[in-house]
Amino acid sequence: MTQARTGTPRERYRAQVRAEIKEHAREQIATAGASALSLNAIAKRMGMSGPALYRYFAGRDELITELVTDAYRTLADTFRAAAASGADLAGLAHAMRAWALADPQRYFLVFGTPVPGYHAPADVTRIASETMTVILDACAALPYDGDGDGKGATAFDAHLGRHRQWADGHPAPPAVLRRALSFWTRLHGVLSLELAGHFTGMSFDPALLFDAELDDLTAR
Amino acid sequence: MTQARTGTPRERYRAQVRAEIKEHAREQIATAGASALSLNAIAKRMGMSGPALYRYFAGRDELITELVTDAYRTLADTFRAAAASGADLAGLAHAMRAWALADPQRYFLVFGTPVPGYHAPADVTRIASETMTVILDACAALPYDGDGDGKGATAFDAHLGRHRQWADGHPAPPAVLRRALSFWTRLHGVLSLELAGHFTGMSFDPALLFDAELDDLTAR
DNA sequence: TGTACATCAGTGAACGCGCGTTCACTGATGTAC
DNA sequence: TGTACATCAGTGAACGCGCGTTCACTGATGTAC
Repeated sequence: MTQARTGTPRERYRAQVRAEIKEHAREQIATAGASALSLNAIAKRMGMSGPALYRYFAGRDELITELVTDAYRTLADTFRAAAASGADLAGLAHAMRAWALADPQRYFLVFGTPVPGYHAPADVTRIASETMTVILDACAALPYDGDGDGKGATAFDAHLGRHRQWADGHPAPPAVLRRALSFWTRLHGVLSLELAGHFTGMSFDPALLFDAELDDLTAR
Repeated sequence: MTQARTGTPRERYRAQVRAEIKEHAREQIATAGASALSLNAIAKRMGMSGPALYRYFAGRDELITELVTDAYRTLADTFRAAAASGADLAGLAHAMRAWALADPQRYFLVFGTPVPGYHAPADVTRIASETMTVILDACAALPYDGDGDGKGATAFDAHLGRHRQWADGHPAPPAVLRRALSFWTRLHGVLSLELAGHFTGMSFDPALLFDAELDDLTAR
């Protein structure tokens, strides 16, 4: 989290103020949603005049784009850190759940309602691809019954065999790719509903549903 | 879709203008997202002055709330219609997918990023409950191997046995409740990622992933 | 070590904008006798 | 069928607001000699 203290004093000061701006932006988003983010409001909270922020960001759009990229990067870091400390697929899932619950609006910044016409920068695509690689590795490392689960290679497996460039050269067989996609979508299925509040008032514990969906995936 | 022609001419006129306002609102949301919805802009498009809309809606918030409620209701109607024409669980899933793809922003109006502090009206809760009942019925009607799938009753089943009031008196056993929740979350897992564009550039067909997640659920 | 200059953070005034919303009003439509 | 009245859709002016963004500027910080 802490930035390395490198560069000239001026550069360090700049980095610090930029970080502080983002901090306030995140706070504002958590309180009132991303559409309520306002440069002037941030400046006021920081005790600065509005135009001052233009020394640090080209405008509102650049700030939001950077917040999205940062959010996605923290998720990728979370995954990498978990994998590096020996987590299996279930470990990755729990790391992601913790990441999402820690700041729901951050989750939605990446995975929530898209703004029509907005296109994510190339950065995000690259980070998404890194994330998927970690997942694929974890899926490949799983005890794997070689399609001996009675259903064998599905039609979808065959399709994935033909459309696998998204796996970025990963050598896993189609059944592993399929498992990675199931993993990814099931996590989001539970998390997106839970974080959006669609389980409130339903009284069961979403954590157990999350685990059930996961067990069902890995225990096959 | 077409409103019954009842009431006085004035009432019918009112209903028609209200519908037209909503129509323009939906169009605006589809084009620029819900946060860009503006009463004045709608009025302008309709060739009216801004304040005229206050004859039909108490304000912007009421309009949005009604759009959300309407959206959810069309989903509930879709489910009910599918069930009434004999659709099984897979049929419901495909009906929902068609509903979502037909208008992604409508999907996100209900299931997308929540605005912090906003609470859905009681209507929405009631509609959600109706929807869940249709799903539960379909799950209960499914060929069901009576926990003979080798895993038996899971810990989550036991938990659901204790927390089942959300099922609104439905007599299904816990394993069926569990299946209903899996169904619901898996659909949203695929759909939310697909509609938000997280599969674009991945080249595989999301419809096949959707079906795979579904098969995996029903074929157990 | 001191001086001259360049860099750059931050200010305050100003721009134009579109927003939601209120208000007093006009004129058309419907209702009662 | 005609007249008197009530209802109600829609207008135009006006309110205050906060927004993003630009611009010319001041003053502090850093750099070169």
